[in-house]
Amino acid sequence: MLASASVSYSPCGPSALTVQPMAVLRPRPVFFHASDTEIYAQGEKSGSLYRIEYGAVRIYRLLTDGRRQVVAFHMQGETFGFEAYGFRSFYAEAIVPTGLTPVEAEGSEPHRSDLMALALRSMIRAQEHLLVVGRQSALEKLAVFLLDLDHQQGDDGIIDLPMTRTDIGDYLGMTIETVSRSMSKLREKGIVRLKNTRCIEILRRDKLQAISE
Amino acid sequence: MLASASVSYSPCGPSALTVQPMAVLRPRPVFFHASDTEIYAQGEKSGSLYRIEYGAVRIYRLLTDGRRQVVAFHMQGETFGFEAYGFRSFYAEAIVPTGLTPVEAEGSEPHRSDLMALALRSMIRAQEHLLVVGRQSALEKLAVFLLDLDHQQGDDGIIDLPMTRTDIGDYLGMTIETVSRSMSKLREKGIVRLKNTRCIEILRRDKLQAISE
DNA sequence: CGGCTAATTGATAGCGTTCAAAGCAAGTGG
DNA sequence: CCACTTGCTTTGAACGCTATCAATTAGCCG
Repeated sequence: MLASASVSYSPCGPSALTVQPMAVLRPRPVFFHASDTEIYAQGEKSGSLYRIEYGAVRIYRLLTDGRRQVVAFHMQGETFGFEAYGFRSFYAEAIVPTGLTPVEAEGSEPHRSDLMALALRSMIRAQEHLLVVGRQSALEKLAVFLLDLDHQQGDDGIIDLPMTRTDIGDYLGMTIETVSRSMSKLREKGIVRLKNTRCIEILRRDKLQAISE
Repeated sequence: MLASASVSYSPCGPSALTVQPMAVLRPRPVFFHASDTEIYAQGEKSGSLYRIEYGAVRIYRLLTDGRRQVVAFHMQGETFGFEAYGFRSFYAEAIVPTGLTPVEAEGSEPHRSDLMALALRSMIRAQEHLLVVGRQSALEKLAVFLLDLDHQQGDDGIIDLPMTRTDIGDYLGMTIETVSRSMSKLREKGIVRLKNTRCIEILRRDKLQAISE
């Protein structure tokens, strides 16, 4: 499916709809994915990389009993879809209505070295995520998560959460209830304010950073 | 420091010393690192990659309060040291007496694409590790760890553990006591046998795999 | 407004951590 | 050769954080 113009849900903005100019400016076709639809599945033959024009994507893996680990969230402007063995090692799904443009893995020498840099940053990010998931408490994890997300969105202290609490829990290695309780704790301490469940304002960045270590 | 021939400690073998031919066959110098010595430190300017001729290496990161997350163990034949931002994001230390040869990041086109493949596999490995650390119980974690290590060492059911229990705990996101208790549980169930603390024999691979999911 | 899903809150239980002590293996020096 | 030291590992007991189960509440869309 192709979209010549696009729309994104932003629970933080004054309006619910924002037109994204990227789609019309790019020469490449933009493929549209509705919320909670699969972009690729674990085990599939590897395809191309994707650049996110608008929207958000979750990358995850499942255990046989249904336990899920979200290994990454990708937002507007990011490129994802690296694979190592000729097949997809993870699932990718759109979290909200999302527009994607395929990126060829082949190309000129500078293009390839860009890809190498991207792959390396993905690796470092995964390894840093390990530290959070493996060695931090629930409150610390959530603090790190909120600061990361705020940073991705321009460090303005207004965080738009496109993902559910379940997604956050599966990303941080904790249950939805613990995510919720930790969020309430940050609210009760006056560190954040919830404009609504999907939009959070950081009131005391210093305290949030102190908690995150 | 250079070594023209090398020796490795193998608590599993009949002899305590095994000569590794790699060092003398390779044209490149082999740099020697004693146990628990630093290969590079977090924050350092990025240097070359290293190939392990013999020995073992841990890659880790620290929190300010001393909590540590080991993100990877690397064994003989593996290449490590990928970095993304011009500086080292992690610490690397020799776990046992270790011989390393530097690998140039530059080179011919096929060489570079080999490096890309290596980097991508490291990324997948880190992301798979997330699933273990984030979503599995202590016993499951240890089962996965032992099966992984056995696979790295030839799937013969005899596992040589060059690292301490502290290393294992920091790798799996649990305390040394829980590692020890989980190991005892596997022993009591007749799934593994401890020839000594650093050498483990898998008696019931089927049960170990069932536990690991 | 009703019906649905997501999120919050509460009560309880269990797993893993923490603190503490004892066991074990290897190395040192008398 | 054996007592002693040292560092690592194992085991024990108690606590606490997070998961689990359950009940509301909030938010969204018709």
